[in-house]
Amino acid sequence: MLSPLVFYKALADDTRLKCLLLITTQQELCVCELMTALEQSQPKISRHLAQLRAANILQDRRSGQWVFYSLHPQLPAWAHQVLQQTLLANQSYLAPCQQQLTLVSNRPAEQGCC
Amino acid sequence: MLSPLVFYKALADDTRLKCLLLITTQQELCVCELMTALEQSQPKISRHLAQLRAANILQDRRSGQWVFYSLHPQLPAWAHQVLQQTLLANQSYLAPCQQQLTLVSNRPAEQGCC
DNA sequence: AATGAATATATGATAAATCGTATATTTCAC
DNA sequence: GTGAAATATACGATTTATCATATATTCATT
Repeated sequence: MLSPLVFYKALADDTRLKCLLLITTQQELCVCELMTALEQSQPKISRHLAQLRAANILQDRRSGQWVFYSLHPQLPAWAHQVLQQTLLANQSYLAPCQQQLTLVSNRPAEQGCC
Repeated sequence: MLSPLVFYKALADDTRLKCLLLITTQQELCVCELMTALEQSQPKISRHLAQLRAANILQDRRSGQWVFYSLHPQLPAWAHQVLQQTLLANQSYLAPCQQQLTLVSNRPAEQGCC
């Protein structure tokens, strides 16, 4: 069960909020894609993603050398809606990151859940 | 302009989150009502409300010896929806506070905005 | 104007979060 | 198996947030 306090603490950091919003738009992103999008160091991105995973907000899947992060399948609907609304209403907050975003080549196909 | 980061930092504290959600349900509440609802000290409540006011998330109006806090009239629609959704989907988080909540007698009527 | 109730703020102490750097782990290519 | 790329984690150091306590302010009552 995701408490609202834990959820909002997760959103209360620039790096984590941008990672989450980018992942919300892109379905899934790997660490190096988020590094270039946010222009932040690898340990910094990785540490924040680990926090989001520990809170069951993100899940990860390894694919070769890459680890792709996506919204956790059991993320409550209200939390998902909060992310969507934040995204739609704050385009300019995310725009610089989206411009910097470049997907890795050889991206492996996402596995369906069933 | 309320940035999403500032907004979520404001929600990332138990006292502030509960105050905000209670105010969302009750239209407006004064400091002493929030003190009894949350069972927290006066300076603690007051300090957190001051933060929320400084971020333009709450507005205050003095009425005699009381100061009533309500959602800021220019709070963006997306932020308002986030609060509403959080409220509806997390009843059990707020329930204990709502049970403790007792409104001050002699509550003066809220002034309409026009 | 003096008192008491409600609220706000200042101050120093404590706790929590974040960060950079260094290092470990995993996987792929050769 | 060696080396390089991608990712994770450990460790101190630094910054940021929170808190309790004390004090100031504001207003109503007398």
